Amino acid sequence: MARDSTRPTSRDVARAAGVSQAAVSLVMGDKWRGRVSETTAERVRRAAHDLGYRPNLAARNLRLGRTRTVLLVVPALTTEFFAGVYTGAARVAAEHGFGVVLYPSPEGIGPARDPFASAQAALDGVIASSMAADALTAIRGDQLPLVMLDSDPAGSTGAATVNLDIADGIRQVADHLLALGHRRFLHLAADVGSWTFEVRARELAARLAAVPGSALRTAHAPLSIEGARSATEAALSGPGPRPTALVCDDDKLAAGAYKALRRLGLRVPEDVSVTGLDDLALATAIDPELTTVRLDAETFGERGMRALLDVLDGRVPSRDDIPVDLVVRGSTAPPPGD
Amino acid sequence: MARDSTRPTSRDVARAAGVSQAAVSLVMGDKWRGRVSETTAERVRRAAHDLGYRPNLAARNLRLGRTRTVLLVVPALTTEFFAGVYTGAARVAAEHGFGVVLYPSPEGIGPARDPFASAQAALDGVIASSMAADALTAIRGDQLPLVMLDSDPAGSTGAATVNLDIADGIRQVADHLLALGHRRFLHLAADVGSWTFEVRARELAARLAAVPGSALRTAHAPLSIEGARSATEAALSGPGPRPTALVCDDDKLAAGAYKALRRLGLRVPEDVSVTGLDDLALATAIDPELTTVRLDAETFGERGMRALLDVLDGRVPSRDDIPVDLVVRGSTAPPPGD
DNA sequence: ACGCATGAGTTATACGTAAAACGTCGGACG
DNA sequence: CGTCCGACGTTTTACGTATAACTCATGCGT
Repeated sequence: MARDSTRPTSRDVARAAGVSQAAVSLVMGDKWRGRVSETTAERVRRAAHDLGYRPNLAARNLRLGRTRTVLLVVPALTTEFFAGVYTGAARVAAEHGFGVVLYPSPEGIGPARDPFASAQAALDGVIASSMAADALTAIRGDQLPLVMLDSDPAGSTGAATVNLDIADGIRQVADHLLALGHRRFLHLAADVGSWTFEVRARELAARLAAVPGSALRTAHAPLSIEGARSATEAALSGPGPRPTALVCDDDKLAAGAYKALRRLGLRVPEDVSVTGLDDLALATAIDPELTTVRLDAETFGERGMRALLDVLDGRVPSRDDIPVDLVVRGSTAPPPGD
Repeated sequence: MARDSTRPTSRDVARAAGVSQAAVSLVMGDKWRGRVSETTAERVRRAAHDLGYRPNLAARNLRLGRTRTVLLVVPALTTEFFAGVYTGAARVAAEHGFGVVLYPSPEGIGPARDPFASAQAALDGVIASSMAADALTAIRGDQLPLVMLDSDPAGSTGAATVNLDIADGIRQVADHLLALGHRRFLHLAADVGSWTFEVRARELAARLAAVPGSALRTAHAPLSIEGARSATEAALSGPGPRPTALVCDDDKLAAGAYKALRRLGLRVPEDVSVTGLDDLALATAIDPELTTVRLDAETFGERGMRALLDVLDGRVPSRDDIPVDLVVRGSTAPPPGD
């Protein structure tokens, strides 16, 4: 863990390649046609790669007086709408070599802070969700202080982790449904290769394995309402006794399940009980309101940040899972004929 | 529009205050107790304020080799969940003098880009939603190239604007409902002082004013499902003939209206037709699926970015409103007894 | 009268990069 | 034969800041 081994500079690369710093700058900046020979350029590129050289952005920005970065100010982060706005802007920006940074105007974040204070340069550390798996390899490239959100604590990474106690949430769901009398379960699982989702499946299976006479089937669906609808419809159209309880990996999947059940002429909760996980606004927008597990996102974010500050101070963050709560609403009831 | 008049540096402040650059740095950095007299410090502060001095972050970061900025990597921006994560993290970060920058892992934004490329330093320009009104004054402080999203084009600001053609969307909604035979309308208006929402009210009133025998009432609600529910319930419990069509300022308000109607024992669309605006996932999650106006958020973002690039190149962005489309689903039908 | 601490500043330097200005060396051209 | 030019680099400088090291009175105890 040589965390603070100072990063290589263009001068280090120059030394390694046996050229001047200026030559490195020319090669890295792709402005060397006619100024540096192909063989030398290749030597520089190899040295840069070997050393893991990455230009210091602060220095570059200072030198150029320009950042190719743009700020997008949005009312808040809660809307899917502005997520789309960001996506579109970022695509065009990328085409022009620009980056986009988000400034969600604060909502209870102390006094009105300078909107640019949060849009400053490079990074001291990283907080990463395990769901952003694609970005993680790149993050590993730099060895920045890292905190993982909802990642396997036993993972080989050694990074600090902060987790929601999803396993306990699933136990609470299972216990609630078992207490109502349910025995035949369908697990509507998100088709995403991420630790949080694996935990759901594992814990539900474990809990039901301890109950004689219980049955568990699983249907996989992409994380969208439409995907969940069709997966649920397919699963419930199959042969065999119909499950009486539908445990969904998150609220969005549950919304899709509602639509499938409606099409099949089944009522919630009279014919089938449904549970979600997240407790988004969506959970109370659908009818009947969804029994789900409330995840305290803000606490999650706070703990993640605190853990990162610990790492930055050389402390080892205290490992503790954030508790979650079952919220019982109108989508669960005793199974039919009970 | 002296846009490119180079920003003042600490040396300029020093000159104006008649001290050395180092003194300015000490005063601005709040590390002057016992190093600079109170009177001199005050003189420096006044000079800095008069010149509109703001420290160059690139230089500061380069000097300190540290940024007090942290990156939050999230799977995408679409979830309310991660919005909460951001809020929590940003609050703690602010308490510790840190900023938070978002890196939504790209979704179809070219090849897997360096996750840090989008998290670079200061700003060449700003794209701002008119809904983030609180942040705008601060933005005005720096005179960065600015593009406004959905703001009054006749605004006194003079900034470039890119707008969705919301007025036309409302016209389409009104025409659709009028064609179905509706004459008594209730406008469920968002209680937000922002141009986009003013347009909705104005345009609906204008369209209905041209139809003899039509009636329009208005109910105001905060932008939340619960707020919309109680506002709708209150409005429909009043005296007088009940409206047969409910025009909502956005989909979320429509979801709240659904709940109110359900409580009042009214069916959608048999008793009351409902329309939304946005076309979020929520619109198809509720039952019946919502007739609404689709806003193409990505195009919106793209146009905003393109306009900013125009401004940066010294060109005047072409003014054009982005068209929107009515999406007819199951929440609208002829009024009862028609 | 001398040393010494303290207040109030200033001077000088380094951070890492980009690029303008400057060599050098061989060959082509008049 | 002089010289001009292109290929291939190197030396140097500037970007704006933070801070360590230095200067220089002034007051004070002995």
